[in-house]
Amino acid sequence: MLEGLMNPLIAKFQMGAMLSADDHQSLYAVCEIKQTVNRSMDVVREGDSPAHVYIVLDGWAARYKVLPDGSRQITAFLLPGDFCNGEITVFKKMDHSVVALTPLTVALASPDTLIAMIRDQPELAQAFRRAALVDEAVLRAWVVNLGRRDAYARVAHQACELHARMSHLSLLKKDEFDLPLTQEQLGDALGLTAVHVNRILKRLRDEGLMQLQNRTLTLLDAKRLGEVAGFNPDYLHTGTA
Amino acid sequence: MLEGLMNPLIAKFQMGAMLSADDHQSLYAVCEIKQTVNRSMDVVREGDSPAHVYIVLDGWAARYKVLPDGSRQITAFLLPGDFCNGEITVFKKMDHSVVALTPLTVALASPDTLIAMIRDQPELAQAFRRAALVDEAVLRAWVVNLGRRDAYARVAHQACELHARMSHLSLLKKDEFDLPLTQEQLGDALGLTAVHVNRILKRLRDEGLMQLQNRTLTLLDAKRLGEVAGFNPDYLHTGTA
DNA sequence: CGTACGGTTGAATTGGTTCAATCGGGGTGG
DNA sequence: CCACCCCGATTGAACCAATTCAACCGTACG
Repeated sequence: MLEGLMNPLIAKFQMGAMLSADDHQSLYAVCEIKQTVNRSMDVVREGDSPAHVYIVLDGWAARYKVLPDGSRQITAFLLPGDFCNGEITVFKKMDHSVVALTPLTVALASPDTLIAMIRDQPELAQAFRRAALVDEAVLRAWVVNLGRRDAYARVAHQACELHARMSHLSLLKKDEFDLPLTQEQLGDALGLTAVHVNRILKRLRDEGLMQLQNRTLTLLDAKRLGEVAGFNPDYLHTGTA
Repeated sequence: MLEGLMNPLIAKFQMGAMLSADDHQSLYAVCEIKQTVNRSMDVVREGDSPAHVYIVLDGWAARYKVLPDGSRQITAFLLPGDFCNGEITVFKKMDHSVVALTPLTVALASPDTLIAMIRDQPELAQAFRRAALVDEAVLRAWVVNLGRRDAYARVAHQACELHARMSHLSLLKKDEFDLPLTQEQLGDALGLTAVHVNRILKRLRDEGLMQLQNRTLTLLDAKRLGEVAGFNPDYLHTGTA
């Protein structure tokens, strides 16, 4: 059953890379243990020095930081194939936390093994590098979203981004996908209050652009939604360029 | 004269890494040409496929994106030692632009040479990886700054971050450093208008926390400034951890 | 000497927050 | 089986932080 769950990982890392059979073998082999994490439990916490690298196989997780006043900012949504804490192969301590937003299945990998893989398998190293650069590009897009878009365009942009990512993972059915986030969590990612997220969702629904119901997000008019969001998917490097 | 300017590059990449004489040699050798860029000229532009990797040797640059409505968001300040466009070793096209904020000196490196270096010199690859992970951590800090701090704490936090980075590059004199940014540019980085940045700077000055005059930023009370900013420098990984 | 750019300040406006009340569904214990 | 409760969604009203628009200043520069 682990094999089935590993598909997102393989899919992610062969993206745009010519991985050999050896590389594939390594990706399987590096995931020594499978583990489940309950919803709303932390996978790793800021200040921790985790002994393993956790890789999402199934479910949603989020990176976040809490401020002295207790407010919280989510800095990334983690989907199947994403590393929760790849940086501990370089740094000892986590500078942020990762929480399970749904019941989560993760693979555990040894940092030392990963380091050796990166050192000895150039194609794989390049694939990891590619993934890290996409993560960075997504962060830049979030900075732009938070810094320069109003709440309306901001929510729309997040919807477009998640739609594109889910599509890339083949987790879409038509223009719908499972979005297991409360309005509060959405607000924590978008720098808005849950109340305001609610009002914006209502507006987007009333205008026939998108709809979030029963944890399902439907893009009713993907074209117009992308326009109001100013969405340009190039930064996800989902194509060939 | 190139040798003198290369110091920031060497300094940056031996940070926390055990680089051999060979690695040092490579860092020098990879920078084939030195070039200058006038203030407010773009080093690379969104959509470009630059033939070289540009590395800042002297001066300030910024990554930025422009939105359809013409507004601009800066996503990073680049200081000596920083790569302007390292990602083109993996992706063909830039997903954002880089502009010179001061007269700028850059080194040009060949992407192919860099790729070979990363492949063949594990210690150097690790050093690059470290630098990329710090960049990512800084981006997360910016997301938190934009998403969850009011203008006052936000300006203070940016000041603390730049102070720490300049300190790490040994570009401080006492608690002062050269900050060659207009209030407009600061606003573009902080998701604020130039007018509001001005008001906040006045408040911080009146309260004796910091002072920006003649392109010089002075931390008048670094301790209190860090407190109002909620600044925790761990994410810069400037220490040993 | 004039012009352009960056900084400074005031007044009106507005997008988003805060506070508060209500509603609905799913799970639990009696 | 039903009553209760809790969590998340929804809506209204008052409030506030930041923007917008506008005027004015100083100074570097052609």
